[in-house]
Amino acid sequence: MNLTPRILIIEDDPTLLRGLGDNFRATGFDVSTASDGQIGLAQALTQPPDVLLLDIMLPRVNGFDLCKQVRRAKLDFPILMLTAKGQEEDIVRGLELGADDYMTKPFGIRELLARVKRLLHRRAGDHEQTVAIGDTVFDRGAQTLTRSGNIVPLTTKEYRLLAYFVSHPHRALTRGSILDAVWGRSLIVSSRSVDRCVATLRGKLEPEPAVPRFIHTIRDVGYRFELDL
Amino acid sequence: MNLTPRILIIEDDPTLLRGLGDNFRATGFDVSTASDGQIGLAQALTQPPDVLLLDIMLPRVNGFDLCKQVRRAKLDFPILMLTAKGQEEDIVRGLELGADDYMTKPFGIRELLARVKRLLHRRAGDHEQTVAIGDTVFDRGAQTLTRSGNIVPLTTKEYRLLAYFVSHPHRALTRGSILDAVWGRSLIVSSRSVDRCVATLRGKLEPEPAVPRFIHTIRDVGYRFELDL
DNA sequence: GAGCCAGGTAACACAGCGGTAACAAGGTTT
DNA sequence: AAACCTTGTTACCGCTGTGTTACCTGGCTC
Repeated sequence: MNLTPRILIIEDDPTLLRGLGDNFRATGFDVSTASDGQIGLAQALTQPPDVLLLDIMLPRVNGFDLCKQVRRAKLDFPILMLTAKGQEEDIVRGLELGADDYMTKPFGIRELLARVKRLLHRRAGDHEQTVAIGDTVFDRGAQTLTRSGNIVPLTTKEYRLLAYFVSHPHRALTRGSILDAVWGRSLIVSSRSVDRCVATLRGKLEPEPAVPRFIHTIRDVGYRFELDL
Repeated sequence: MNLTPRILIIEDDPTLLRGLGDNFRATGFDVSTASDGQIGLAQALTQPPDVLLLDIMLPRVNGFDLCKQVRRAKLDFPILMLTAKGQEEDIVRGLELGADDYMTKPFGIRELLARVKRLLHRRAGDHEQTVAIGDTVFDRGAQTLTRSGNIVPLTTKEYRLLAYFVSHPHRALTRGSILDAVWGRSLIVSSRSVDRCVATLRGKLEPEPAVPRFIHTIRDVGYRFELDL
Protein backbone atom coordinates (compact mmCIF):
# COMPACT_ATOMS: atom_id res chain seq x y z
CA MET A 1 0.00 0.00 0.00
CA ASN A 2 1.12 3.54 -0.62
CA LEU A 3 2.52 5.55 2.24
CA THR A 4 -0.26 8.10 1.98
CA PRO A 5 -3.31 6.54 0.39
CA ARG A 6 -5.52 8.86 -1.59
CA ILE A 7 -9.19 9.00 -0.70
CA LEU A 8 -11.88 10.78 -2.63
CA ILE A 9 -14.99 11.72 -0.66
CA ILE A 10 -18.13 12.67 -2.55
CA GLU A 11 -20.80 13.98 -0.20
CA ASP A 12 -23.17 16.92 -0.50
CA ASP A 13 -23.77 17.66 3.17
CA PRO A 14 -21.06 20.27 3.88
CA THR A 15 -20.91 19.58 7.61
CA LEU A 16 -20.48 15.85 7.15
CA LEU A 17 -18.01 16.37 4.32
CA ARG A 18 -15.83 18.62 6.45
CA GLY A 19 -15.95 16.21 9.36
CA LEU A 20 -15.00 13.24 7.21
CA GLY A 21 -12.21 15.14 5.51
CA ASP A 22 -10.70 16.22 8.81
CA ASN A 23 -10.84 12.74 10.22
CA PHE A 24 -9.20 11.08 7.24
CA ARG A 25 -6.56 13.76 6.96
CA ALA A 26 -5.75 13.31 10.62
CA THR A 27 -5.38 9.60 10.03
CA GLY A 28 -2.82 10.20 7.32
CA PHE A 29 -4.86 10.18 4.15
CA ASP A 30 -4.42 12.41 1.17
CA VAL A 31 -7.99 13.69 0.91
CA SER A 32 -9.83 15.04 -2.09
CA THR A 33 -13.48 16.05 -1.87
CA ALA A 34 -16.42 16.87 -4.08
CA SER A 35 -19.92 17.91 -3.11
CA ASP A 36 -21.50 17.27 -6.45
CA GLY A 37 -21.89 14.08 -8.45
CA GLN A 38 -20.73 15.37 -11.76
CA ILE A 39 -17.60 17.03 -10.46
CA GLY A 40 -16.87 14.02 -8.30
CA LEU A 41 -17.18 11.68 -11.24
CA ALA A 42 -14.75 13.76 -13.27
CA GLN A 43 -12.26 13.66 -10.43
CA ALA A 44 -12.64 9.93 -9.96
CA LEU A 45 -12.03 9.30 -13.65
CA THR A 46 -9.13 11.67 -14.18
CA GLN A 47 -7.31 11.16 -10.88
CA PRO A 48 -8.32 7.72 -9.65
CA PRO A 49 -7.97 7.53 -5.86
CA ASP A 50 -7.00 4.47 -3.85
CA VAL A 51 -10.46 4.35 -2.33
CA LEU A 52 -13.73 6.18 -2.92
CA LEU A 53 -16.23 7.19 -0.24
CA LEU A 54 -19.50 7.80 -2.00
CA ASP A 55 -22.83 9.17 -0.89
CA ILE A 56 -25.86 8.01 -2.84
CA MET A 57 -28.01 11.12 -2.72
CA LEU A 58 -26.05 13.66 -4.72
CA PRO A 59 -26.87 16.60 -6.97
CA ARG A 60 -26.70 16.14 -10.76
CA VAL A 61 -25.23 12.61 -10.85
CA ASN A 62 -26.32 10.21 -8.11
CA GLY A 63 -24.12 7.64 -6.44
CA PHE A 64 -25.47 4.68 -8.41
CA ASP A 65 -24.74 6.18 -11.79
CA LEU A 66 -21.38 7.40 -10.63
CA CYS A 67 -20.50 3.94 -9.45
CA LYS A 68 -21.61 2.41 -12.72
CA GLN A 69 -19.60 4.85 -14.78
CA VAL A 70 -16.45 4.28 -12.78
CA ARG A 71 -16.69 0.53 -13.25
CA ARG A 72 -17.49 0.90 -16.90
CA ALA A 73 -14.21 2.79 -17.22
CA LYS A 74 -12.48 -0.36 -15.91
CA LEU A 75 -11.31 1.39 -12.77
CA ASP A 76 -11.32 -1.01 -9.87
CA PHE A 77 -10.39 0.93 -6.78
CA PRO A 78 -12.69 -0.02 -3.90
CA ILE A 79 -15.87 1.97 -3.37
CA LEU A 80 -17.59 2.33 -0.02
CA MET A 81 -21.13 3.62 -0.23
CA LEU A 82 -22.97 5.70 2.34
CA THR A 83 -26.67 4.88 2.43
CA ALA A 84 -29.54 6.29 4.42
CA LYS A 85 -30.91 4.07 7.15
CA GLY A 86 -33.51 1.58 6.14
CA GLN A 87 -32.79 1.60 2.41
CA GLU A 88 -31.87 -2.06 2.19
CA GLU A 89 -32.61 -2.27 -1.51
CA ASP A 90 -30.16 0.57 -2.04
CA ILE A 91 -27.44 -1.61 -0.57
CA VAL A 92 -28.10 -4.52 -2.91
CA ARG A 93 -28.37 -2.20 -5.87
CA GLY A 94 -25.16 -0.42 -4.98
CA LEU A 95 -23.24 -3.64 -4.58
CA GLU A 96 -24.64 -4.91 -7.87
CA LEU A 97 -23.36 -1.80 -9.60
CA GLY A 98 -19.85 -2.36 -8.38
CA ALA A 99 -19.60 -0.96 -4.86
CA ASP A 100 -17.55 -3.03 -2.45
CA ASP A 101 -18.93 -2.18 0.94
CA TYR A 102 -21.45 0.16 2.54
CA MET A 103 -22.26 1.98 5.73
CA THR A 104 -25.69 3.15 6.78
CA LYS A 105 -26.06 6.61 8.26
CA PRO A 106 -25.63 7.47 10.97
CA PHE A 107 -22.34 5.69 11.50
CA GLY A 108 -19.42 5.88 13.88
CA ILE A 109 -16.29 7.40 12.44
CA ARG A 110 -14.12 4.71 14.03
CA GLU A 111 -15.92 1.90 12.26
CA LEU A 112 -15.81 3.81 8.98
CA LEU A 113 -12.06 4.26 9.28
CA ALA A 114 -11.66 0.59 10.05
CA ARG A 115 -13.62 -0.44 6.97
CA VAL A 116 -11.77 1.89 4.66
CA LYS A 117 -8.46 0.60 5.92
CA ARG A 118 -9.63 -2.95 5.44
CA LEU A 119 -10.53 -2.20 1.84
CA LEU A 120 -7.09 -0.77 1.27
CA HIS A 121 -5.55 -4.02 2.38
CA ARG A 122 -6.31 -5.32 -1.09
CA ARG A 123 -3.49 -6.19 -3.39
CA ALA A 124 -1.54 -7.46 -0.44
CA GLY A 125 -0.22 -10.42 -2.37
CA ASP A 126 -1.06 -9.35 -5.84
CA HIS A 127 2.38 -9.93 -7.22
CA GLU A 128 3.60 -12.31 -4.59
CA GLN A 129 4.32 -15.79 -5.71
CA THR A 130 2.56 -17.23 -2.70
CA VAL A 131 -0.26 -16.11 -0.42
CA ALA A 132 -1.20 -17.45 3.00
CA ILE A 133 -4.90 -18.14 3.46
CA GLY A 134 -5.39 -19.24 7.00
CA ASP A 135 -3.14 -22.24 7.41
CA THR A 136 -3.08 -23.12 3.73
CA VAL A 137 -0.75 -21.62 1.17
CA PHE A 138 -1.91 -20.55 -2.24
CA ASP A 139 0.98 -20.89 -4.67
CA ARG A 140 0.33 -18.96 -7.85
CA GLY A 141 3.41 -20.22 -9.61
CA ALA A 142 2.64 -23.84 -8.95
CA GLN A 143 -1.12 -23.44 -9.30
CA THR A 144 -1.63 -25.39 -6.10
CA LEU A 145 -2.85 -25.19 -2.53
CA THR A 146 -0.68 -26.58 0.22
CA ARG A 147 -2.02 -27.41 3.66
CA SER A 148 0.04 -29.19 6.25
CA GLY A 149 2.38 -30.64 3.71
CA ASN A 150 0.06 -32.10 1.14
CA ILE A 151 -0.37 -30.51 -2.23
CA VAL A 152 -3.79 -29.99 -3.74
CA PRO A 153 -3.74 -29.10 -7.43
CA LEU A 154 -6.18 -26.48 -8.66
CA THR A 155 -7.91 -26.66 -12.00
CA THR A 156 -7.46 -23.66 -14.24
CA LYS A 157 -10.88 -22.23 -13.43
CA GLU A 158 -10.43 -22.71 -9.71
CA TYR A 159 -7.01 -21.13 -9.94
CA ARG A 160 -8.22 -18.06 -11.77
CA LEU A 161 -11.18 -17.70 -9.44
CA LEU A 162 -9.02 -17.83 -6.35
CA ALA A 163 -6.51 -15.45 -7.87
CA TYR A 164 -9.31 -12.98 -8.43
CA PHE A 165 -10.53 -13.41 -4.89
CA VAL A 166 -7.07 -12.94 -3.47
CA SER A 167 -6.46 -9.72 -5.34
CA HIS A 168 -9.84 -8.32 -4.28
CA PRO A 169 -10.21 -9.24 -0.62
CA HIS A 170 -12.84 -7.81 1.73
CA ARG A 171 -14.88 -6.65 -1.22
CA ALA A 172 -18.32 -7.52 -2.44
CA LEU A 173 -17.82 -9.24 -5.76
CA THR A 174 -20.83 -9.67 -7.99
CA ARG A 175 -21.28 -12.72 -10.14
CA GLY A 176 -21.05 -10.43 -13.11
CA SER A 177 -17.65 -9.10 -12.22
CA ILE A 178 -16.44 -12.60 -11.38
CA LEU A 179 -17.61 -13.84 -14.75
CA ASP A 180 -15.81 -10.98 -16.42
CA ALA A 181 -12.59 -11.59 -14.58
CA VAL A 182 -12.45 -15.37 -14.60
CA TRP A 183 -14.44 -16.53 -17.58
CA GLY A 184 -13.89 -13.51 -19.77
CA ARG A 185 -16.83 -11.68 -21.19
CA SER A 186 -16.66 -13.57 -24.45
CA LEU A 187 -18.35 -16.79 -23.41
CA ILE A 188 -21.98 -16.84 -22.41
CA VAL A 189 -21.92 -18.84 -19.23
CA SER A 190 -24.71 -19.15 -16.74
CA SER A 191 -23.99 -17.36 -13.51
CA ARG A 192 -24.76 -20.60 -11.70
CA SER A 193 -21.43 -21.86 -12.98
CA VAL A 194 -19.82 -19.38 -10.65
CA ASP A 195 -21.61 -21.01 -7.73
CA ARG A 196 -20.51 -24.39 -8.95
CA CYS A 197 -16.88 -23.35 -9.17
CA VAL A 198 -17.06 -21.66 -5.79
CA ALA A 199 -18.36 -24.91 -4.34
CA THR A 200 -15.43 -26.97 -5.60
CA LEU A 201 -13.00 -24.28 -4.55
CA ARG A 202 -14.51 -24.25 -1.07
CA GLY A 203 -14.11 -27.97 -0.98
CA LYS A 204 -10.39 -27.59 -1.51
CA LEU A 205 -9.77 -24.39 0.44
CA GLU A 206 -12.14 -24.32 3.40
CA PRO A 207 -11.36 -26.55 6.37
CA GLU A 208 -15.11 -26.84 6.87
CA PRO A 209 -16.82 -26.08 3.56
CA ALA A 210 -20.27 -25.96 5.14
CA VAL A 211 -19.20 -23.04 7.36
CA PRO A 212 -17.04 -20.95 5.03
CA ARG A 213 -14.31 -18.96 6.70
CA PHE A 214 -12.84 -17.33 3.63
CA ILE A 215 -15.38 -17.32 0.83
CA HIS A 216 -18.57 -15.78 2.18
CA THR A 217 -21.71 -15.50 0.11
CA ILE A 218 -23.65 -12.27 -0.08
CA ARG A 219 -27.22 -13.04 -0.90
CA ASP A 220 -28.58 -11.48 -4.08
CA VAL A 221 -25.13 -10.18 -4.96
CA GLY A 222 -22.26 -12.62 -5.03
CA TYR A 223 -19.32 -13.42 -2.80
CA ARG A 224 -16.79 -11.81 -0.50
CA PHE A 225 -13.33 -13.13 0.19
CA GLU A 226 -11.81 -12.52 3.63
CA LEU A 227 -8.16 -13.07 4.28
CA ASP A 228 -7.07 -12.53 7.87
CA LEU A 229 -8.96 -13.92 10.81
CA MET B 1 26.92 -18.76 -12.66
CA ASN B 2 30.58 -17.80 -12.83
CA LEU B 3 31.56 -14.37 -11.69
CA THR B 4 32.82 -13.48 -15.13
CA PRO B 5 31.16 -15.61 -17.76
CA ARG B 6 33.26 -16.35 -20.82
CA ILE B 7 31.79 -15.56 -24.19
CA LEU B 8 33.26 -16.55 -27.53
CA ILE B 9 32.24 -14.42 -30.49
CA ILE B 10 32.83 -15.74 -33.99
CA GLU B 11 32.12 -13.07 -36.58
CA ASP B 12 33.98 -12.06 -39.73
CA ASP B 13 32.84 -8.45 -40.00
CA PRO B 14 35.64 -6.63 -38.10
CA THR B 15 33.52 -3.58 -37.24
CA LEU B 16 30.70 -5.62 -35.83
CA LEU B 17 33.13 -7.90 -34.03
CA ARG B 18 34.83 -4.99 -32.30
CA GLY B 19 31.49 -3.44 -31.33
CA LEU B 20 30.19 -6.67 -29.87
CA GLY B 21 33.39 -7.30 -28.01
CA ASP B 22 33.38 -3.86 -26.44
CA ASN B 23 29.81 -4.17 -25.36
CA PHE B 24 30.20 -7.55 -23.75
CA ARG B 25 33.42 -6.55 -22.06
CA ALA B 26 31.71 -3.46 -20.66
CA THR B 27 28.94 -5.69 -19.29
CA GLY B 28 31.43 -7.80 -17.42
CA PHE B 29 32.14 -10.65 -19.79
CA ASP B 30 35.43 -12.31 -20.44
CA VAL B 31 35.49 -12.01 -24.23
CA SER B 32 37.30 -14.14 -26.78
CA THR B 33 36.91 -13.54 -30.48
CA ALA B 34 37.61 -15.19 -33.80
CA SER B 35 36.96 -13.93 -37.31
CA ASP B 36 37.34 -17.24 -39.05
CA GLY B 37 35.36 -20.46 -38.75
CA GLN B 38 38.25 -22.85 -38.46
CA ILE B 39 40.09 -20.89 -35.80
CA GLY B 40 36.84 -20.28 -33.96
CA LEU B 41 36.00 -23.96 -33.95
CA ALA B 42 39.41 -24.82 -32.55
CA GLN B 43 38.93 -22.29 -29.76
CA ALA B 44 35.43 -23.50 -28.97
CA LEU B 45 36.64 -27.09 -28.70
CA THR B 46 39.81 -26.46 -26.74
CA GLN B 47 38.58 -23.71 -24.43
CA PRO B 48 34.81 -24.13 -24.22
CA PRO B 49 33.16 -20.80 -23.32
CA ASP B 50 30.01 -20.36 -21.24
CA VAL B 51 28.16 -19.08 -24.27
CA LEU B 52 28.91 -18.86 -27.99
CA LEU B 53 27.82 -16.04 -30.28
CA LEU B 54 28.06 -17.40 -33.78
CA ASP B 55 27.69 -15.84 -37.20
CA ILE B 56 26.58 -18.14 -39.99
CA MET B 57 28.49 -16.67 -42.91
CA LEU B 58 32.12 -17.36 -42.08
CA PRO B 59 35.30 -18.09 -44.01
CA ARG B 60 36.54 -21.70 -44.22
CA VAL B 61 34.05 -23.31 -41.80
CA ASN B 62 30.52 -21.92 -41.77
CA GLY B 63 28.32 -21.55 -38.70
CA PHE B 64 26.23 -24.62 -39.39
CA ASP B 65 29.16 -27.00 -39.57
CA LEU B 66 30.77 -25.38 -36.58
CA CYS B 67 27.58 -25.83 -34.59
CA LYS B 68 27.32 -29.44 -35.59
CA GLN B 69 30.91 -30.21 -34.67
CA VAL B 70 30.58 -28.58 -31.29
CA ARG B 71 27.53 -30.66 -30.44
CA ARG B 72 29.14 -33.80 -31.77
CA ALA B 73 31.94 -33.17 -29.31
CA LYS B 74 29.27 -33.34 -26.55
CA LEU B 75 29.80 -29.74 -25.60
CA ASP B 76 26.56 -28.21 -24.47
CA PHE B 77 27.21 -24.56 -23.79
CA PRO B 78 24.43 -22.43 -25.29
CA ILE B 79 24.84 -21.15 -28.82
CA LEU B 80 23.19 -18.01 -30.12
CA MET B 81 23.27 -17.67 -33.88
CA LEU B 82 23.37 -14.46 -35.88
CA THR B 83 21.47 -14.76 -39.13
CA ALA B 84 20.93 -12.37 -42.00
CA LYS B 85 17.48 -10.91 -42.26
CA GLY B 86 14.92 -12.99 -44.08
CA GLN B 87 16.83 -16.27 -43.95
CA GLU B 88 14.10 -18.16 -42.16
CA GLU B 89 15.36 -21.52 -43.33
CA ASP B 90 18.75 -20.68 -41.83
CA ILE B 91 17.07 -20.27 -38.47
CA VAL B 92 15.31 -23.58 -38.68
CA ARG B 93 18.44 -25.35 -39.76
CA GLY B 94 20.52 -23.76 -37.06
CA LEU B 95 18.12 -24.73 -34.32
CA GLU B 96 18.01 -28.25 -35.66
CA LEU B 97 21.77 -28.45 -35.48
CA GLY B 98 21.80 -27.57 -31.82
CA ALA B 99 21.68 -23.80 -31.57
CA ASP B 100 19.62 -22.46 -28.69
CA ASP B 101 18.53 -19.09 -29.92
CA TYR B 102 19.06 -16.74 -32.80
CA MET B 103 18.99 -13.07 -33.71
CA THR B 104 18.47 -11.62 -37.15
CA LYS B 105 20.66 -8.79 -38.28
CA PRO B 106 20.36 -5.95 -37.75
CA PHE B 107 19.64 -6.25 -34.03
CA GLY B 108 19.65 -4.02 -30.96
CA ILE B 109 22.58 -4.57 -28.65
CA ARG B 110 20.32 -4.38 -25.61
CA GLU B 111 18.14 -7.23 -26.79
CA LEU B 112 21.18 -9.27 -27.65
CA LEU B 113 22.59 -8.80 -24.17
CA ALA B 114 19.28 -9.76 -22.64
CA ARG B 115 19.14 -12.95 -24.66
CA VAL B 116 22.67 -13.95 -23.86
CA LYS B 117 22.02 -13.42 -20.18
CA ARG B 118 18.89 -15.50 -20.41
CA LEU B 119 20.85 -18.31 -22.00
CA LEU B 120 23.42 -18.11 -19.22
CA HIS B 121 20.74 -18.08 -16.58
CA ARG B 122 19.34 -21.24 -18.07
CA ARG B 123 22.54 -22.99 -17.18
CA ALA B 124 22.68 -21.34 -13.78
CA GLY B 125 21.61 -24.26 -11.61
CA ASP B 126 23.47 -26.77 -13.66
CA HIS B 127 26.50 -26.84 -11.48
CA GLU B 128 25.58 -29.77 -9.37
CA GLN B 129 26.64 -32.76 -11.30
CA THR B 130 24.01 -35.01 -9.84
CA VAL B 131 20.47 -34.57 -8.49
CA ALA B 132 18.39 -36.96 -6.42
CA ILE B 133 14.82 -37.42 -7.62
CA GLY B 134 13.10 -39.70 -5.18
CA ASP B 135 15.25 -42.82 -5.09
CA THR B 136 16.72 -42.32 -8.54
CA VAL B 137 19.76 -40.23 -9.33
CA PHE B 138 19.91 -37.86 -12.28
CA ASP B 139 23.49 -37.59 -13.47
CA ARG B 140 24.00 -34.58 -15.70
CA GLY B 141 27.51 -35.43 -16.77
CA ALA B 142 26.75 -38.97 -17.80
CA GLN B 143 23.28 -37.98 -19.01
CA THR B 144 21.77 -40.96 -17.23
CA LEU B 145 19.28 -41.98 -14.58
CA THR B 146 20.31 -44.52 -11.96
CA ARG B 147 17.84 -46.41 -9.81
CA SER B 148 18.79 -49.27 -7.54
CA GLY B 149 21.93 -50.00 -9.46
CA ASN B 150 20.79 -50.06 -13.05
CA ILE B 151 21.64 -47.25 -15.37
CA VAL B 152 19.17 -45.81 -17.87
CA PRO B 153 20.57 -43.55 -20.59
CA LEU B 154 18.66 -40.43 -21.55
CA THR B 155 18.38 -39.08 -25.06
CA THR B 156 19.40 -35.48 -25.60
CA LYS B 157 15.85 -34.17 -25.59
CA GLU B 158 14.89 -36.13 -22.51
CA TYR B 159 18.01 -34.88 -20.81
CA ARG B 160 17.34 -31.25 -21.58
CA LEU B 161 13.70 -31.60 -20.62
CA LEU B 162 14.56 -33.12 -17.26
CA ALA B 163 17.26 -30.54 -16.70
CA TYR B 164 14.68 -27.83 -17.26
CA PHE B 165 12.28 -29.49 -14.88
CA VAL B 166 14.95 -29.87 -12.24
CA SER B 167 15.93 -26.23 -12.39
CA HIS B 168 12.29 -25.09 -12.19
CA PRO B 169 10.63 -27.31 -9.59
CA HIS B 170 7.24 -26.64 -7.99
CA ARG B 171 6.23 -24.37 -10.83
CA ALA B 172 3.49 -24.53 -13.39
CA LEU B 173 5.40 -24.72 -16.66
CA THR B 174 3.54 -23.98 -19.84
CA ARG B 175 4.22 -25.91 -23.00
CA GLY B 176 5.38 -22.67 -24.52
CA SER B 177 8.07 -22.06 -21.95
CA ILE B 178 9.15 -25.69 -22.16
CA LEU B 179 9.46 -25.41 -25.91
CA ASP B 180 11.53 -22.26 -25.50
CA ALA B 181 13.87 -23.82 -23.01
CA VAL B 182 14.29 -27.30 -24.43
CA TRP B 183 13.68 -27.00 -28.13
CA GLY B 184 14.92 -23.46 -28.56
CA ARG B 185 12.57 -21.03 -30.16
CA SER B 186 11.88 -23.38 -32.97
CA LEU B 187 8.52 -22.59 -34.42
CA ILE B 188 8.21 -25.79 -36.37
CA VAL B 189 7.67 -28.13 -33.46
CA SER B 190 4.16 -28.95 -32.36
CA SER B 191 3.44 -28.60 -28.68
CA ARG B 192 2.29 -32.21 -28.72
CA SER B 193 5.93 -33.14 -29.03
CA VAL B 194 6.32 -31.94 -25.48
CA ASP B 195 3.71 -34.45 -24.36
CA ARG B 196 5.45 -37.15 -26.30
CA CYS B 197 8.80 -36.41 -24.72
CA VAL B 198 7.22 -36.18 -21.27
CA ALA B 199 5.73 -39.61 -21.84
CA THR B 200 9.06 -41.25 -22.60
CA LEU B 201 10.70 -39.39 -19.75
CA ARG B 202 8.00 -40.59 -17.37
CA GLY B 203 8.61 -44.09 -18.58
CA LYS B 204 12.22 -43.84 -17.50
CA LEU B 205 11.82 -41.71 -14.39
CA GLU B 206 8.54 -42.58 -12.73
CA PRO B 207 8.32 -45.81 -10.76
CA GLU B 208 4.69 -45.99 -11.84
CA PRO B 209 4.26 -43.89 -14.98
CA ALA B 210 0.48 -44.12 -14.87
CA VAL B 211 0.43 -42.35 -11.48
CA PRO B 212 3.13 -39.71 -11.84
CA ARG B 213 4.89 -38.75 -8.63
CA PHE B 214 7.27 -36.18 -10.06
CA ILE B 215 5.95 -34.90 -13.37
CA HIS B 216 2.37 -33.80 -12.83
CA THR B 217 0.24 -32.56 -15.68
CA ILE B 218 -1.81 -29.40 -15.39
CA ARG B 219 -4.64 -29.53 -17.84
CA ASP B 220 -4.82 -26.65 -20.31
CA VAL B 221 -1.46 -25.39 -19.09
CA GLY B 222 1.43 -27.81 -19.08
CA TYR B 223 3.34 -29.66 -16.40
CA ARG B 224 4.63 -29.25 -12.87
CA PHE B 225 7.71 -30.97 -11.50
CA GLU B 226 7.84 -31.90 -7.82
CA LEU B 227 11.04 -33.01 -6.19
CA ASP B 228 10.69 -34.11 -2.58
CA LEU B 229 7.81 -36.17 -1.30
C1' DG C 1 -46.75 -21.38 9.55
C1' DA C 2 -47.00 -21.38 4.38
C1' DG C 3 -44.83 -20.00 0.39
C1' DC C 4 -41.06 -18.16 -2.14
C1' DC C 5 -36.50 -17.62 -3.67
C1' DA C 6 -31.47 -17.79 -3.72
C1' DG C 7 -27.87 -20.65 -3.33
C1' DG C 8 -25.66 -25.41 -2.14
C1' DT C 9 -24.93 -29.56 -4.40
C1' DA C 10 -25.51 -34.01 -6.60
C1' DA C 11 -26.05 -35.94 -11.14
C1' DC C 12 -25.35 -35.81 -15.83
C1' DA C 13 -23.45 -34.68 -20.45
C1' DC C 14 -19.86 -33.73 -23.48
C1' DA C 15 -16.00 -31.15 -25.67
C1' DG C 16 -11.49 -31.51 -25.93
C1' DC C 17 -7.07 -32.36 -23.57
C1' DG C 18 -3.51 -35.45 -23.03
C1' DG C 19 -1.61 -40.46 -22.91
C1' DT C 20 -0.10 -43.58 -26.10
C1' DA C 21 0.85 -46.45 -29.94
C1' DA C 22 1.97 -46.46 -34.68
C1' DC C 23 4.29 -44.32 -38.28
C1' DA C 24 7.75 -41.42 -40.75
C1' DA C 25 12.04 -39.25 -41.55
C1' DG C 26 16.73 -38.46 -40.92
C1' DG C 27 21.06 -39.60 -39.02
C1' DT C 28 24.43 -42.81 -37.27
C1' DT C 29 26.55 -47.17 -36.76
C1' DT C 30 28.00 -51.59 -38.20
C1' DA D 1 23.49 -51.02 -47.55
C1' DA D 2 20.93 -52.44 -43.69
C1' DA D 3 19.67 -52.06 -39.06
C1' DC D 4 18.99 -49.05 -35.38
C1' DC D 5 18.20 -44.85 -32.73
C1' DT D 6 16.22 -40.47 -32.03
C1' DT D 7 12.59 -37.49 -32.56
C1' DG D 8 8.57 -35.29 -34.64
C1' DT D 9 3.75 -36.16 -36.32
C1' DT D 10 -0.67 -38.31 -36.57
C1' DA D 11 -4.63 -40.70 -34.94
C1' DC D 12 -7.31 -42.86 -31.62
C1' DC D 13 -9.48 -43.00 -27.26
C1' DG D 14 -10.23 -42.66 -22.27
C1' DC D 15 -10.90 -39.42 -18.94
C1' DT D 16 -11.35 -35.13 -16.62
C1' DG D 17 -12.79 -30.47 -16.27
C1' DT D 18 -16.59 -27.81 -16.82
C1' DG D 19 -21.38 -26.23 -17.80
C1' DT D 20 -26.14 -27.32 -17.11
C1' DT D 21 -30.08 -29.18 -14.97
C1' DA D 22 -32.63 -30.53 -11.13
C1' DC D 23 -33.52 -31.11 -6.50
C1' DC D 24 -32.98 -29.76 -1.81
C1' DT D 25 -32.41 -26.58 2.03
C1' DG D 26 -32.65 -22.67 4.76
C1' DG D 27 -33.92 -18.12 5.50
C1' DC D 28 -36.97 -14.51 4.39
C1' DT D 29 -41.72 -12.33 3.82
C1' DC D 30 -46.43 -11.96 4.72
